[in-house]
Amino acid sequence: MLAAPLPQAFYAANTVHVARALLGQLLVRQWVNPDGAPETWRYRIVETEAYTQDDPACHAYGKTPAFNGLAATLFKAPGLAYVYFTYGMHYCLNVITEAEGSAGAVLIRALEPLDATFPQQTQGPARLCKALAIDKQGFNEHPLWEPHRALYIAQAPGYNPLSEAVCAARPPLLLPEDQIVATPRIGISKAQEALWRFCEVDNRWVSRPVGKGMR
DNA sequence: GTCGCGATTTGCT
DNA sequence: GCAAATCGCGACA
Repeated sequence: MLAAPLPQAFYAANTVHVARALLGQLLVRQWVNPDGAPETWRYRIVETEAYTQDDPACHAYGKTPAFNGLAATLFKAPGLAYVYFTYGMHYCLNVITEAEGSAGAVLIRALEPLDATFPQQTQGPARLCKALAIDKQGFNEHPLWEPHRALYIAQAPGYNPLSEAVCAARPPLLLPEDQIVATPRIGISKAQEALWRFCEVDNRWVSRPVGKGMR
């Protein structure tokens, strides 16, 4: 049975809030294995970071919707994937947030495997992309709200379907507040003061220990 | 056309 | 703890 996707409107809200509301939701990867059989892997999202348009660390900082480059994706429709390549060898997966025309994204930093029966490296934004075979060519601007796709984000069990109006205003958190911890973001040289990295408390799949957030 | 750097990971000291 | 690996993008000439 496939879980229902989160509606596109879920992502149209405030970026920092969406980063928190995504904790505990499911990332679903579907593909056909080398034997020709379809496989579905589900993962819980356990660590995210928020990037907003007025944030110097955001790729869209200082850009406008008219910008015609890679970061232009950040201004597009909420719920699209933004996959970028960095350090000459790594991909990172983001979800576009805010209304179309406004830039913002949530970086997916760590996943807890629910189905895989083999060891998986899903701690860290680059490792999870490698584990799920996510690259820029295949998944940049891929819609993450459509079910039965190679990659989409689904509601966790117990997270009820929401009206568009409720979502766009402020989608409810899935995890209780006391299960979410905020820390400084990792690996950035600007805007370090923002506590915009969010982790599930005591989850062993978090990319690095909470409280030692800075590099 | 050229140059510098990065939302990381890994391995070595 | 520190530096190498490695390359696309964007800034500048």
